[in-house]
Amino acid sequence: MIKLRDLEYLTAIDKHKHFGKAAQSCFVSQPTLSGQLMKLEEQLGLQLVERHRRNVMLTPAGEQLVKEARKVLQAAGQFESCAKALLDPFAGDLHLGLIPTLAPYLLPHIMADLNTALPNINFFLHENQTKVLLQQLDEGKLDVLILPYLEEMDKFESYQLFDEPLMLATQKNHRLANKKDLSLSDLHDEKILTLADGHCLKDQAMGYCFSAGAKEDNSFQATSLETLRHMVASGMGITLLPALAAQGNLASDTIHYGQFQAPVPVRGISLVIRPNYSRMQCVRAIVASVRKSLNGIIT
Amino acid sequence: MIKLRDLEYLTAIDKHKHFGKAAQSCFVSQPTLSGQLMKLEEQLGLQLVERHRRNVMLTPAGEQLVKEARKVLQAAGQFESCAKALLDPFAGDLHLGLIPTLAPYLLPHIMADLNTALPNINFFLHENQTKVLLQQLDEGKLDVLILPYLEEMDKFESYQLFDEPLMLATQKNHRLANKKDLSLSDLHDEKILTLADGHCLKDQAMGYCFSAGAKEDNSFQATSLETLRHMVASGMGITLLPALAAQGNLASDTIHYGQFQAPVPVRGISLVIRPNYSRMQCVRAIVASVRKSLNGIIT
DNA sequence: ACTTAATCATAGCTAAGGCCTATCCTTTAA
DNA sequence: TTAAAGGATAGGCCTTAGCTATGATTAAGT
Repeated sequence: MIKLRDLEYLTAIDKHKHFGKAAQSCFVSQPTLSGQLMKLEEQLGLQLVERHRRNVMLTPAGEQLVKEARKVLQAAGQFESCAKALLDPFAGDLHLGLIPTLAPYLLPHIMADLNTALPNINFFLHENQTKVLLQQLDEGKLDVLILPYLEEMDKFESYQLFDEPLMLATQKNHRLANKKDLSLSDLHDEKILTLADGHCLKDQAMGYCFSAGAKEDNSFQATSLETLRHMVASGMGITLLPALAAQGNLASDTIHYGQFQAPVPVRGISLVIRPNYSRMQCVRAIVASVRKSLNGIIT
Repeated sequence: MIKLRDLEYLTAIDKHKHFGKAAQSCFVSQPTLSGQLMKLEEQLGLQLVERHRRNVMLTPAGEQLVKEARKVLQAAGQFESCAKALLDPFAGDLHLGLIPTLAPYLLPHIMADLNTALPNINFFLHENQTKVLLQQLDEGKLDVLILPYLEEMDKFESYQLFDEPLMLATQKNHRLANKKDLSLSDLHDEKILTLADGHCLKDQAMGYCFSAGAKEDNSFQATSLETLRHMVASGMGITLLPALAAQGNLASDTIHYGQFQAPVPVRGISLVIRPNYSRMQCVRAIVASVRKSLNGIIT
């Protein structure tokens, strides 16, 4: 295998037409350059340089190969400058995965700050269900996930971002709408509207509800929180909504969002990455930025 | 300085996504590849690979640098294949310098054989006076000269090709035209037409003539042998012509070419190269070819 | 839950070779 | 004839790419 250093020596000889000066320009001794060049010639099986006392000149083969050598060295230079450009850990593309019950309500709160904190990062947003996101994270298609933490994610590395309370969404005139000291036990025997299978919110929320004695309304399942919200608004039932999803609609005149007393049902939102993920500095900056953005929004 | 081997390791990892297999494809042990890749990462200051048991993947930086690495390796490959193509010592361009009093008369005899013997050599022919040719040979603009050997060429390397006799060119009715046992001494007191200054033939031929007591016709000097020949044909004088120049016109009905008795005046035509010239095999082939071509033409 | 297999990292060693200094040899200039 | 210039040669140092053997961690199978 040819060595880049040898190509530098060759081009230096071409430039200076003098072994001593060429060696100097490469910061090596004259015998070193002389010897390496001879080795190169031997290796290639052709003479590259004609040696005379007064006059060092390249053979035709040498001339031709110098041109090739310069191309190689230029490519190598590009490699190195490319590496240098990549050195900034706070630059480049970053693919962020979120679940559908979180993305539209969280992103408005965090993206502005993220773009300020990491101006050279291009964020690509991916919305998918947990299972798909984890798969894609594992495959490297995604870099960072933000989603409710689950046990099955312990093979990844995760950073707790915030606990999102679940709120009770009812029509304003529902009996639970104005109840003081609302607690999960109040859901006993209530029928709860839920999202379609696959949404982790369903599993989590219904987990709380079931343990409180509530029942799932099996008549149909919504495919998005907005559908769910409209179903509540039109009096088809009640449901649990994550606080961020509720927040933007607090002023709704048909839906009431009830806050539970302690123990407040929450979903713990975490940032999840692969262990050994290469851009930890970036990750730490994201964690800090998101926590700061939500400070005051989520108590 | 980056090393090409490391770039190979990097691309191998990209290809196989597996250290062991990548190492195998590079014909090294797994620890070797592993270690070198880590060194490369350290050197660049950035992580190129995410290591997992199941799943080795490149970081975004790694992806980008693999592309650059491939470019470098491709250029290096071109360098090597270019070198391989140049390996054939009997291929490439060759710049051949000849003097004007030799080129038009010699080339028809040798070029066909040269092209047969060295079919992959492209001959470029340069016609100039000795001094210019030597200068250009020294500068590397020319590779090989064919010309009358002179003392001043001893700093170069030369190969005697043949001795070209000088013949006496006269009108057919000149008193020397039919003289038997023609010798140089017969030129005593004759006026000899000569070429312009700078042509080595003038110096050589006149050297013979002067020592024989002949005189130079200073009234004018020809710039080519053909001019000289026409001057002889029209009765303006006599001259010495090299045998090859005479040969093609032996049948001329106005000019008689007289052959001298021993000691025959000759000019010794040699092939001249720079010492250490890189394509000696080619040179030897040329020498052999030319000698063979002239065998029988020049006794 | 324990074991086995897979896979990458680590440790320690060897050998090659890149680089150095010192010197030699040849050519050119004074 | 000597001195200077310029490339080649000689011998030694020291880095490092490569090896084998082993460790550590994870995944999967019993």
